[in-house]
Amino acid sequence: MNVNSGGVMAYIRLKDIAEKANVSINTVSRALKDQDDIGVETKKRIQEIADDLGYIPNASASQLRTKSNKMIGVVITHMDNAFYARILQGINDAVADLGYTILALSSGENLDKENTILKTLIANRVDGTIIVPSCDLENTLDYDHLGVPHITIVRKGNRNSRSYFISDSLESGRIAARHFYSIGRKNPAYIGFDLPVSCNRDRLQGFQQNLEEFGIPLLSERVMHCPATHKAAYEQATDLLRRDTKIDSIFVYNDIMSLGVLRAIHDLGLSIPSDIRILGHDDISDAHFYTPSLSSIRVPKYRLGYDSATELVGIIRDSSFPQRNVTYQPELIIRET
Amino acid sequence: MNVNSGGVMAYIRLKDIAEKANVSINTVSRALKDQDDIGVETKKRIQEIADDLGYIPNASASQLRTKSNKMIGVVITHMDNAFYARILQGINDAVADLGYTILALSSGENLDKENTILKTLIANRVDGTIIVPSCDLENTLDYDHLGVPHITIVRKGNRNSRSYFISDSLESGRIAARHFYSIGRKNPAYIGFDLPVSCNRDRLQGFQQNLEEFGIPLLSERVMHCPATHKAAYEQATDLLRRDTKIDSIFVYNDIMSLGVLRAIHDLGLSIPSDIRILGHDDISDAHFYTPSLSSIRVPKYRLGYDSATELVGIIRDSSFPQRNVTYQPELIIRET
DNA sequence: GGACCAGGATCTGACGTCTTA
DNA sequence: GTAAGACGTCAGATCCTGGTC
Repeated sequence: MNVNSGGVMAYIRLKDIAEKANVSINTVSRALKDQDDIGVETKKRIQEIADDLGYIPNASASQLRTKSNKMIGVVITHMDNAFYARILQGINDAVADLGYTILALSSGENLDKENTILKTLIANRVDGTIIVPSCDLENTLDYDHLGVPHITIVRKGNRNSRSYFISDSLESGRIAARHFYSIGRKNPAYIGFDLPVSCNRDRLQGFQQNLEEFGIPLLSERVMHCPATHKAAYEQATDLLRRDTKIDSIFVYNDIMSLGVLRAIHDLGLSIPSDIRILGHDDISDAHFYTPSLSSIRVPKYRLGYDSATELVGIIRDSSFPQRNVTYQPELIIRET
Repeated sequence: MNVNSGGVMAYIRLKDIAEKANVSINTVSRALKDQDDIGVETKKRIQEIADDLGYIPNASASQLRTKSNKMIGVVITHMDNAFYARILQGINDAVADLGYTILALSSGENLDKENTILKTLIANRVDGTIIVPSCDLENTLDYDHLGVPHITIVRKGNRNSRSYFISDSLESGRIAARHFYSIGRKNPAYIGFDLPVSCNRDRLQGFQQNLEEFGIPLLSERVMHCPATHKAAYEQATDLLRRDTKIDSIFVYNDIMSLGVLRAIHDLGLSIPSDIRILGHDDISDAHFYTPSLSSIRVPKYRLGYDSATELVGIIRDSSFPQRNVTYQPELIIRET
């Protein structure tokens, strides 16, 4: 930091260091990058001066020149959602080690907003993007023409994007069906997410198909959809269980909604697991501590984030890097519900 | 997007638009900003061409020239924490309306990492920062010399930063004491956060002092500290309650830890509220749905984020903007625990 | 008919860094 | 080790053109 003629704070520039060290700007630039075509002495002296002055390079200037700002754009649907928060953590940890910073924004599952966000990311000339396509079944955004490498996660994106890292939702549905069958439940229900996303469609489809193979029908009046909140799920479950007292098991779209469902069951005076069994999805860290502790289908959230980010950096660094699609297998975690 | 001579994708520049429109670069620049010293016809024509070409301005170039990139840096301790996630939402909503984007990073309550993050934010020449000082009681980072306006939130920062937006933690402690007193509990305990942060110190202090005024001692062996996780709190509570069966009420640092405490009590076969009562803090959205539903002390998270961000933008836009300190009053929410 | 004016567009240079010679 | 120039954008000054008084 500096105080210039106007009395206003100004950032230290290479030029300031150069003047103090009596060398050219260029020499300073190279010295601070620890390049080796420069005298050891000079280099050391310059680095000390830079430290003294508290020099912090201007990323904008650097990006303008080098076309890279070491930033990865991330678009997720919701920040305040344990599932995505955990994925984000994985992404962050992966890229931090590789010298990148993430610019993460949330779309709120809104296509217009997602589009705006993508423009913001491009305006900032991020080196690559990781995207959770909002409402993927109706999403027509064209990620391939963003001009930067991208990977979609959690959902493929409607155009079958070049590279995606997802969890197998069909399999999640099948796992749920197998689970309910194996514990002898014959009257299952499904409480899903009310937006056009493939994970909801696939989970329901896998659930339904596999149940049928076991000779268990999934009645259409036992399939409901609502927003992914505690409250909405609470209301939906209350309604469902009041209407239909035969239901003995519910597969719920995610753990956040499951918490609402658990509470609804409690308030209705039903008991878990004797009257009814609940299976959530995602296995967020809270699930283990709910009362009763929630059975769930685990998705490797952190790893999905970490791996996809590592892959993206690979693509950024070497455009001939082979594009991969990775599908993780979910895992059944049985607890008290 | 463009394909240049090398066959590589390149972003559209003002120059490309200028050539197509047969005007100077500058005219394009002004036209796209909808400035009024330009012919209406020309302006419209230029805007259409820009649209056609899918022009997205280069924020780095713009920042280099104007010294502003419309970004606000945000440093919080943890992304995957409902309390901070909600604050972040407030910040995001506030600045989005004002044309700013947030660059949010998490320190993990680690001073070195916080320092690194601040450097990253400065390197990106953000227009201002909102900071949750990690380990504020031992934090010696000097925010006043960052070179950009800043506001600290949740915690003041050890240097009594110029402007802060916090919740009154002393009052939280007092509220807890009053609450336990009013329901006739005489053997309270406190499970706190094991890092040197003022909110923990103040809550404990307010709690203890007020209890004493009511003639209720807070025994030192009933005050424990641990990491802010479900698991650590579960273990701590289990340990505490096994050791000391007289405890009839626990004030817990936050709701995340409270969930672990609730579960510990359940596993020990104790009942809530007859045997023991629990009071959490923050009132995260889950609390209402826990079983039993968690009594908590509400902090206006969203508003704290929204207001502080609005304030910061005010300061950025007008450096003579009066600097304020805002302290929100927490509110007792009594539920089943 | 010359001086003046305003609107509309252009020219020049600079921001801080880094590559090329 | 240096010097020169470029990256894309934008502020400020400059230069037109045609119209008025």
